[in-house]
Parts: sequence; C-alpha cells; structure tokens
Amino acid sequence: MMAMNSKQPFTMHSVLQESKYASLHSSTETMRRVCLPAPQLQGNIFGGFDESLLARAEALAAVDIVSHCKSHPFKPDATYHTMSSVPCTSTSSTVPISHPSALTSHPHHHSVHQGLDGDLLDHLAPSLTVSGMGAPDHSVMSAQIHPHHLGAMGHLHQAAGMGHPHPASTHNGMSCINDMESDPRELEAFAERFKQRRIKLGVTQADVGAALANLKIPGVGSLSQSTICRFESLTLSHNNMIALKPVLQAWLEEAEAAYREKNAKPELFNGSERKRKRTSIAAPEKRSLEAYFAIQPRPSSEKIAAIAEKLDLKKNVVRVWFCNQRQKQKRMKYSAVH
DNA sequence: ATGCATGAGAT
DNA sequence: TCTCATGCATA
Repeated sequence: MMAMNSKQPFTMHSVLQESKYASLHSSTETMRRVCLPAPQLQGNIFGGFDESLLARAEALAAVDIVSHCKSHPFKPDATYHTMSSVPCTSTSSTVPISHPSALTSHPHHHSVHQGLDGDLLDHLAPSLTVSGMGAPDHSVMSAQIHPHHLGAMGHLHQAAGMGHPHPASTHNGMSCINDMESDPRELEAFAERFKQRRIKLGVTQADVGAALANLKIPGVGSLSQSTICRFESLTLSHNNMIALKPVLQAWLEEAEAAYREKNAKPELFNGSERKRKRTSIAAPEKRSLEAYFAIQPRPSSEKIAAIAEKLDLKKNVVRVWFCNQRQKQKRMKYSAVH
C-alpha cells in the first residue's frame, strides 16, 4: 500500500523568528552577545580553565540538587542510563562526533583567567532563579490580562525593516506599534476547548495530526502526536501556538461537522521501519549539565567538548542537550511572565 | 507526556 | 553554529 512514513512538514517554517520573545530574555541574549568579549578569550585558555569551571559546575550541581529538592522535585525522567557504548545503529550517522578524546587536547599555557570565571559565577546567582520550572506544569498559568506585542505568526509579514526591539516604553500618549496581539489567555482557552472537543469526538492526538493533511490547507501537512499533545498542553512556543491554532481550529470544525453527519473517517498511519534509539542521559550527568547550563547556557564548542568528555557523553549529545535546554528555558520564561 | 534528535533557515 | 518547529522513541 502506502508507506509514507515521512510526513510533509509545515512549509511555514521559521519565517519570522526573532523579535518575539520581547524584551524578556532577548535582552539577556543581547547582553550576552555584547558583553562577552570574544570567544577567543575562552578558547585560549587551555584546559586548566575548563577544569576549574567544570569542577565548579559540578560542585554547584551538588548544591543545586539540594536547593532544587525543596523548591521542586526533579522529575525522574530518563533515569536509566544506557549509552556509554552507544550502539547507535540508527540512521543518525550524520553526526559522527563520538570521540571526545582528540577534542579537549589543547595543552595551552598558563594562568587561569579568573575574570571570566568569576564573571560567570557572578551571573550565576541572579539567573538561577529559574528553579522551580523543571517540570512543565502549566496548570497554573495566570489569567491576567495585559496585552503584549508579540510577533505575529509566520506567513504573514513581520517586522519588515527593523529586526528589532521596539523601545515601546518611551511612549507617553501614543505607542501603538503595529503589532498583532494574540493574547496567551485566548490560546490557553482554545487549547483546552480543543482538547475537550477532540476527546468528545473520540479522536486521538495522533489521529488529529494525521488528519490535518486531509484538510488540504496549503502548506499544511500532517503533524505528530507530540505536536498535538504539546499544543494542547501549551508546551510549544507562543509563535508556534499562534501558527497552529487556525489549522487545528479548521480541523476541529470539519471534524465536528463530519461527526454530525456520521461521516467520520479517521485515517491512521502505518509503516515505520527505522528505529532510532533514544539516548538517555543519566540523572547525575543531567544534574551536572544543569549546573553548567546555569553558569553558561551557551558554551563554546570547546567547552561542550570538555563537558562531554567529563560526563562521558558524546559531544553532539551535549550540544543538543544545551540547545533543547535553551528552548525550554525560553518557553518557560515566556509562560512565567504571562 | 516528554527527552533527545533532526533539519531548515538565520547569523 | 544557533534557533525553531517538529518528530521519533519511550517513560
């Protein structure tokens, strides 16, 4: 029959990234870029530096665990640790970074640049307040009502011209920035309604995802159960939510219409041959990573390599972990303010 | 429901 | 090399 295991992804990819997460964290990023002198500084610093930094991070990890424990319980997620030898027989051979050995071998010279070191630790304290968001628990998203300037969604337009931050606070009587206001509360409401209706229709998240392709909406293909799930639980970026809403709304309407006239026709998929093995990072290593992340969310390639070696993980695994972590933090910060 | 991963587009 | 949207695999 058909074995189209590969769905066609949304063609509406990132058309307007940037500028959305307003002044919240973006300022942080900007700061980072502007403040950090030059990566060369860290690069030249031989292994000693990494050693101490990593050591501190690890020490912090221990402390972190304690403080975290009282503020919020760690999720016992991937607690089993396989890996280490990583069979990785999957098709992910695209990134053969598996030998951290040759990496950190930069026997540079002397003196530890404590300036940087101290600097990092300095930022550590204030930025560590992120604790308590380890687990996605959005059941308590407040319902305050204060409009925001959110970069609208994708295919439309975007800040054509400047790619940036609006000093929207310099106003005094007028400051109507031509921005779409897609308030979080409505999204939240929609997501919830969507879920209820969906369940009432007796359709699974996977079904919805697959059915989207049948809507024949230009640029809209199918989606995975994961994405539908994340939409319902609001665990997608705001922009992503905004983008998906109309599509899911369209599906919901059609589905309900069809339901009324007994024309439900759920199509499921089948056919998956590949078995990608998911690597799992053990709790201890994860804690260390979290500690490193607290100190430096965007480690250089060298540091990633060093961390990878220390934790006995593949460099790529560490890199991806940091990427994913940043994504999560971003989301959390957003929902935390809304 | 969520952790780790991929790939496209932006930098 | 990063961000973002998304997905596979799995708890």
